[in-house]
Amino acid sequence: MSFTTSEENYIKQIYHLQQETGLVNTNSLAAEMQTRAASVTDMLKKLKAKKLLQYEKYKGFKLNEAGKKAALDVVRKHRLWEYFLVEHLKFDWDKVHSIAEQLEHVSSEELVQRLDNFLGNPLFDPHGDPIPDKHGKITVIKQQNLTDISFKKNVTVSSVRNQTEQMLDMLKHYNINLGTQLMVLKRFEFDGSLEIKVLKQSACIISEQVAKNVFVHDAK
Amino acid sequence: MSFTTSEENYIKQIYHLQQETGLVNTNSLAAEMQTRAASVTDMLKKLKAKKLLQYEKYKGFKLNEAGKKAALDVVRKHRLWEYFLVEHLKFDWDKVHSIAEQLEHVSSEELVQRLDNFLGNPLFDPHGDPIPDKHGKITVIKQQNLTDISFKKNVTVSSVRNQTEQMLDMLKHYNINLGTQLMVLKRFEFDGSLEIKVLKQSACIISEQVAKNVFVHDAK
DNA sequence: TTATATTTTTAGATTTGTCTAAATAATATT
DNA sequence: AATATTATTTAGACAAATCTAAAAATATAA
Repeated sequence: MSFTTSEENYIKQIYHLQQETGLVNTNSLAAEMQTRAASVTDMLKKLKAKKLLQYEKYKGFKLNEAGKKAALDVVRKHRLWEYFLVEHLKFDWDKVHSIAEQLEHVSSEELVQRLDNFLGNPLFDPHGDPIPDKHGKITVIKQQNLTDISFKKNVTVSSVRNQTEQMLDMLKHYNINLGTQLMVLKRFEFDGSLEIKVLKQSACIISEQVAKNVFVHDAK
Repeated sequence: MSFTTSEENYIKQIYHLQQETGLVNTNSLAAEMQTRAASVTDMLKKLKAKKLLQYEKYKGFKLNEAGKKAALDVVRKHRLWEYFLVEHLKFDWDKVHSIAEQLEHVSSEELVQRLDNFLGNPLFDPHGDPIPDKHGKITVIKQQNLTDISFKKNVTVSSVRNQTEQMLDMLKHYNINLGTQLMVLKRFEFDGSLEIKVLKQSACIISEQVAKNVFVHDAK
C-alpha cells in the first residue's frame, strides 16, 4: 500500500494525537494540521476507505493496526533523516524538523534501510525520541518529567516534548542538550519555575512551561 | 521564486533537451515527460507566466537565463543526492536515479549547501556528469565518444549518456565503470561493434549502440 | 427537557495538474 | 497553390486536496 504525501501527514499526526488522547477528534486534528475541520473530514473518509482508521461519523477516530504501522513507517523515516541532518550535516537540532518533514515522504524501502545502516541503526533521534525499526518496533526507556524529579538528584536529559524551533532555541540558550546532566535545586511556589544546576554551569531558573517539556532519566 | 515538483520536472527536462537541440518542441518534451502534448502546453503557459521561458505559440521554446538557473538548481540537487546515494549509502550507480528524482525536490538551500560540503564538493556525479555549483557553474572536461577513439589508445571512461537502468546494468556486466581504463582494438564494419580491451580483463565486443553512450578522456 | 452552543459533516466551489477530443496552425506533398 | 499530414493549442472534463458556508448531530446549560 502506498500513500500520498497528504495522507502520510494526516496518518502521522493522528498517530501522535492518539498516543496522548486515545480517541482523536476532528477539531484537534484540524488545529494540529493547520487546516479546516471540513478538510479533515474529507481525509478521514479516504483513510477509512483505505482501511487504516476506526471511524464512525461524529464519534471520533483512531488508527487501526494497519494505520499504526503506516504511521510508524513515516515516523521512522522522519527520525532517521533528523539524525542524519544533525549528526552528519551538522544542523542545529532546532533547525531540522521542516527539512525532515519533506524527506520523510521520499518513498524507497531500500533507501530507508540503507540510511538506517549508514547511520549505525540509531535508537533515538536528536530530540531523544525513539526511532522505530523496520517492523515498527520502538525502544522505550524509563523517563520522567523534570517537574517530577526530587531535589538534588542527578539526572540526564533524554528527550524534549514540544519540538518547535522556539522551544529548542530556548534550551540551546540554557545550554541544555540531550545527554546534558543536571539536578533540580528548588521549586518556586509562585509560578512553578524550577531552579536547576546544569553540570559545569552555574545555577539558573527555568519556567514551569519549559520544565514540563523536558524529560530525563537517572544520571548515567 | 519557488516551484512545484511538477514545474521543476518540466524545467529540468526542457534544460536537458535544449542542451541538445537549442529550441525544444512540444511533442518531444511530451515524449520525454511521458505525458500528452496538451499537458505540456498547459505547463508552458505557467512557466512563461513565471518568466522562465521564451515561448511563442507554435514556434518552439527554450529556457531564458532565469529558467536555466532554476534548471541548474534542480540538476545540482539531483546529482549531489546521486553522489550521496552511491558513495555513502553504497547503492549501485544504476539504481539511484529514481530516488534522486524524489530527493531533488526537497527544498532547502541550507540543506543543499551542507550536503555539498559533507560530500566534499564533488565536481562529477556517479555517472560522470558535472555537478553545478551554487551559482550554476559547471566544470567541463574534454571528452570524446568511444566510437571516435583511435585504435590502441589508452583512455579512461568519464561519463555515460543514456542512463537507463538497462544501459547501466549492461556496463556493469562488462565491468565498465567511471574511471575504468580501456582501449579500442578494432571496429567491425558489419554492425559497427567495437572490440575493446578493458585493463586487467580479456578483450570483448560491445555493440555500436553501447559504444555511442560511452564517453572517455585521455588515460590518467 | 428544551434551548443554546459546540462539533462535525455535507454541499458546492477552487486550484493544480492531468486527460481526451476537436480545432487550428504550420509543414510537406503533389 | 491546393491539399494532405503533422504539430500544437483550445475547450471542456476529471481527480485530489483544499476551502467557505450551511446543515446536521451532539453536548451543555438553564
